[in-house]
Amino acid sequence: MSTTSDSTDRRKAKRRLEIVQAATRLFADLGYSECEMERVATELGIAKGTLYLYFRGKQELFLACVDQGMTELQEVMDRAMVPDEDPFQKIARSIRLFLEFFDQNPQQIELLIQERAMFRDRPQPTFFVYRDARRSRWREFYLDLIQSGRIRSDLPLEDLLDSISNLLYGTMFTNYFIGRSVPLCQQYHAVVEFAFRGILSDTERARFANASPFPGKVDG
Amino acid sequence: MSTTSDSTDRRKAKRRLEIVQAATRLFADLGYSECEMERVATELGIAKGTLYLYFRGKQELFLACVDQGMTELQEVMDRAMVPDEDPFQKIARSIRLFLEFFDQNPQQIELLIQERAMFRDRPQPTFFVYRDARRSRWREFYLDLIQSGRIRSDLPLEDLLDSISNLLYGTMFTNYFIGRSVPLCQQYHAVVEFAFRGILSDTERARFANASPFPGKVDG
Amino acid sequence: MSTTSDSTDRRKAKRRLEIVQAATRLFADLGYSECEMERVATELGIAKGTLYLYFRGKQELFLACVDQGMTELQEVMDRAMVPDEDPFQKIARSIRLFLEFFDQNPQQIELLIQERAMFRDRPQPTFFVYRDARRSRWREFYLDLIQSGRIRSDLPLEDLLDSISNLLYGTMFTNYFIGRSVPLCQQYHAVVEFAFRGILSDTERARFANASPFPGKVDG
Amino acid sequence: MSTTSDSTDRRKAKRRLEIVQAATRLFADLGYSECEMERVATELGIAKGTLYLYFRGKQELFLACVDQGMTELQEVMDRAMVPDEDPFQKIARSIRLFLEFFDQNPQQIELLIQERAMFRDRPQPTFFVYRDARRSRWREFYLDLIQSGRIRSDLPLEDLLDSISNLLYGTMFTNYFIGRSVPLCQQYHAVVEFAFRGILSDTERARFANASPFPGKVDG
DNA sequence: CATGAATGAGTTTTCATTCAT
DNA sequence: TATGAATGAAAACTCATTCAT
Repeated sequence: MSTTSDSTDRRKAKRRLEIVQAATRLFADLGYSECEMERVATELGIAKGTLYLYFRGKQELFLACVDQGMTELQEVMDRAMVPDEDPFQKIARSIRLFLEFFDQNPQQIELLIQERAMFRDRPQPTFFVYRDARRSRWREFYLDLIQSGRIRSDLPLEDLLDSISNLLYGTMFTNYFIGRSVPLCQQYHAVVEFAFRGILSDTERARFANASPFPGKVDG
Repeated sequence: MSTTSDSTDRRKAKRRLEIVQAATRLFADLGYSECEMERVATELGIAKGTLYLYFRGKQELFLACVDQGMTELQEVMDRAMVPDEDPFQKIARSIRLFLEFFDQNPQQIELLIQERAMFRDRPQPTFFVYRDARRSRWREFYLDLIQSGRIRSDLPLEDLLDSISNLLYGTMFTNYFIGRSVPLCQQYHAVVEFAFRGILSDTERARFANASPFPGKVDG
Repeated sequence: MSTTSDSTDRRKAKRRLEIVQAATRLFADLGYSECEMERVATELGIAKGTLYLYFRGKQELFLACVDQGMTELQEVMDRAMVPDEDPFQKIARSIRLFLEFFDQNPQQIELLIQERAMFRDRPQPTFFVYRDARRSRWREFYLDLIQSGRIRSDLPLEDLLDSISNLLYGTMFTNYFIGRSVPLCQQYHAVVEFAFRGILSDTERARFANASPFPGKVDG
Repeated sequence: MSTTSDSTDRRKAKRRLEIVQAATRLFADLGYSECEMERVATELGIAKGTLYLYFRGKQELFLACVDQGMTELQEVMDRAMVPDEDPFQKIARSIRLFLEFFDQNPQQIELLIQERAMFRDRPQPTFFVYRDARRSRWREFYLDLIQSGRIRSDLPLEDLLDSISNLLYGTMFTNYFIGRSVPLCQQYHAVVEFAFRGILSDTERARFANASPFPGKVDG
């Protein structure tokens, strides 16, 4: 009974992927609520009921789409880790790949939003599960750079990781919502520059040496 | 008979606000779809039909909630513009107020997400309308700082504005989704430090002078 | 909020009853599955949604119909208990009223069947809840007759009660399923005669005196 | 090619029976609607499609189950007709076998209910087809007993047959619905006693001689 | 004979909105 | 102004049945 041949399994996996791909497009284009199962089926030229042979229901199909997207992102990001590359190159490459991925797969962003809006009870949005999974690798990576004096040591490591994350996360969403006004490569360059050197001019920077210029005064 | 007395108008406005406040809480807690008009009415101790005397429908009520939230954000941010304050203090204060506002009004974030997910046809999410409205003021502000040599001039102004915006936007959402691991004041400090000085150590910074260390090589 | 005026309550109760009456007819005519809520609404000239203002769902509506039927049966049977009547008259009258009730309300039988077939998890079919409720009254009644020597004392009381119950229950269902071949009053007469005197002729009866003629031999 | 070998036919018949047996259990346990064809197939360890090689559809399978049950009942009842046995023994034995059969095959009762509930258009429930088929035999049998003075002649024969039938029918269903409170053999004894002698005590019986004690007064 | 992937008709229920009072 | 009873459109999901292999 539980003897399912290999070819059957592979067929099934392939079918699942086809469905996920079509559904991703439609969920992103129409939004979760507006995207009817009937529509997905029609798009694929199959019957509604067939979808339920591959997915338990609409929710499962949707979450499979998000998962698939995040998996693809993982694969892309893993390629950034070219061995023996200069660390800053690695960082820069990762930033570029991240922005490029969502530039080329805007549906994935839409899916992340839909997920958050519709499945409010899920413990963590899929994106952050993915993000956390990679976090420890980056933590070690930056730690090395701090210890070798290439990255400033006066910022708590976690805060530093957060800042970069958040910068990219915000950039990705903003690009999606209101579009980029400049080409991706210029944007990427600006982001890297901003993240690496900050906004201060050298003069200004020198003026305050290493002390933060506006510590507690703000709330004063 | 367009004779509506002042007191009537004021009463109406007050009632609208009460409804918006209750609805904001419920929309944020339950999500747009799950939040039924009946529920909002019950919460307020009024009849369902009464809501329709103040708002054309569910959608209008929801958008009024988002608008109200953004208006309150505006008011808070306007207070940041203390005249004759040091410009960097102004920037820092703005960052702080922004983060604080959403820290204290997380429902507004939820509303922004719900808005984006449910009303996909709207030209621009309300948040970005708000953001754009303030953009020109900040543009002039930063231009002055660049011209007076306090902010580096090698980054295109628009990119610089974007980067700061995106950093804050990403920080706000991430805080909401997975929480802050550090107190708000520490986070605020880290964000400002990151934005002002970047991540490079002084040594590293010196090594490359003013040239970006990894220009086109990335995609090579 | 919970202040519902009397007149509102009465209106609502009246509406409920009207719905139950229409639904009873349709459930009986079409069967539970075939009887769509839409159909019930149409029959009443109201909208489908309105039904849900009075009943939580189809199941609740159906069970309300069964309950209503059994309540009416109760009322009819209570009228049988004319005080100071001869006990045998009481028995005979009860039998008659029981058969008459289902003769005039065949839908109630259909509902009992549908209930049993569709709601298999219910602890006891409604009919038997009703039957048990009256049982203790009959038990005392028959006990008196046994003690006063008017009813034979060699049959266990419970078995006797069961036999009469079952005879009536079987008669009711059979009437419904394949119809009576004789008028109700003749059938009623036959049932009473059968229950009171049994089938043996006096000769035969005398032959065995008071001993059962075929005790254990049956399985021999 | 109507060449179907004997062994093929027998195999097929055997398979049909296996299917019917499994289906009977499931139809009875789950109810007609809840019992899915898939479930029946799984239970048998075969594929859903295979069922359709043996039965035209779900309805036909179900009716085959009912038929099979009634056939088995027939076989059991036929064994009651031991030649040259005392007629009353025959009656008593039949009653016993009838009650025993349904005591040991409660699923058959469930099937009778399901049949009636789901297939409302059928001319006669299967049970009554079976009942009618045996009726004429019993009619002759009782006629002999009446003519030979062993059974009272003042009750119309048909009414008498009906009463016994209905008593058994009601007993069977009630046993199934709410269980027997006494062992089957005691119940059987009580039923026979009730059917043979009625409930009146000898005194009471004598009081009214052969006249019904409560003729038309009931409705008066 | 056997399989099981594919089909698609069919129905309950929800809830935003209306409108008579 | 306020009410709340009435409306009815809309969609996910099931499962008996078919048929290519």
